Amino acid sequence: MQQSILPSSSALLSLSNRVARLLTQFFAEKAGLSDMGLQPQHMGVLSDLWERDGLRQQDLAISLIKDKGTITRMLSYLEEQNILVRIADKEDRRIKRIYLTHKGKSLRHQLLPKADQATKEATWNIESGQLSICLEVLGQIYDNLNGCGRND
Amino acid sequence: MQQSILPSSSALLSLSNRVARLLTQFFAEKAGLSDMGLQPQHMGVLSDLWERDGLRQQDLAISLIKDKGTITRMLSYLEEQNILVRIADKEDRRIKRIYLTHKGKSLRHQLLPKADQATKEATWNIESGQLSICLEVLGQIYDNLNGCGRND
DNA sequence: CTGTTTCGGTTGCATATACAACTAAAAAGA
DNA sequence: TCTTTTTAGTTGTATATGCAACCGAAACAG
Repeated sequence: MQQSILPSSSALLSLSNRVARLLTQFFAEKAGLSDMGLQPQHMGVLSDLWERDGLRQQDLAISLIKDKGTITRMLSYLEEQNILVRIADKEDRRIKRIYLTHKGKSLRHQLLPKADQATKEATWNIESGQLSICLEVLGQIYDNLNGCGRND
Repeated sequence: MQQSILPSSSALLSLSNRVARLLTQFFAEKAGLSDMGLQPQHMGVLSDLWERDGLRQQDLAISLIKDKGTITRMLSYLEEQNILVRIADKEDRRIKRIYLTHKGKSLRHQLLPKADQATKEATWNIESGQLSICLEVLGQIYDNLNGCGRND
C-alpha cells in the first residue's frame, strides 16, 4: 500500500469527490449503461429500489441527496422507460410509491454483477481488510452527516 | 465503529457518491462559500492551484475529472472575480497557464482551515488510524482508475 | 516547404440539477 | 367544523455539465 502523502484532513473532501466521479464513470462504461438508455445517476435510484420496493419519492431524495424536483424528473424518465411505476398511496394520496416493473427488477441481475466487477477491478491491489475499513469509515461519515442538510 | 452491513464490493460506488455529496454540501455551508460568490465546484480548482500555480487548463480537467469546456467556463468566472488570471504560455501559444491573484492566494487562509474543520466534524468519532487507512485506500483507487477515462 | 495530424482551448447545444413558487392533500388548532 | 400549517410532489427558471464541432497553434510527414 502506497503511503499517504497528506493525511491533512481536508484531503477527504477532494479525494472522495474524485473517487466517486472516477468510479461512476468507470462503472458506467464497463456496464454499457448508456447503451441501455440509462445514465449514471439512475443507478442510485435502482440500487435503492432493489433494496426496498415501494419507497416514496421523498425517501429517494433524502437517500440520494438530491433535490425532490430532480427526483421527480428522473422518475418520470424511468417510468417512460417502463422500469418503474408510481402509484398513489391509498391511505395518503399525497404520497406516490415507487415500484419496479419486471424490467426494472431484471436489471438487477444485469447490473449488480457489473458493479461488483468494476469495483473489484478498481480495488484489485487493495487488501480486503483495508477496503472493509474504508467502507466502514465512509459509512460512519455518511451517518454523521446525514440529516445535516435537508432535502425537502 | 459500527459494523458494516454490506461488505458487498458494489457498496463503494454508492457510498463514495453519497459521502462526496454530503461532505461537499457540509463544507460549502460551514465555509459560507456562496456568500463569497463561490460554488462548491470551485474548491477543486482552488485546491489544485494552491498546491501548484501555473497549471494548464488541461491539467485541471484531468485532475478534477471534468470536461475541458466546463473548466473553460469555470475559469472564466473565477477570472471575472479576480481570483486568477490566464496567461498564454510564451513557448507554446496554445497553452494558457493559470495563476492565482493575490485574492486567490489569500482565499487559502480562509478556506483551508474551514475545510479542515468541516472534515474534523464529519469524522469526529472515527479513530485516526482508521481514517488514515480510508484515505490511503481512496488514494489507491484514484491511482488505479486515473487515466482510464480520458478528459481531452 | 506544404499538407496533415495532433493538441489546447472555446463555443453551441442538449441535458441535469438546485432553488423557489406552486398545487393538492393531510394534519393541527381554533 | 373551519382555518392554518405542514407535507409530497410538480413545474418554471437559471446555472452547471458533457459532448461534439470548431479554431488556432504546434508537431509531423512527405
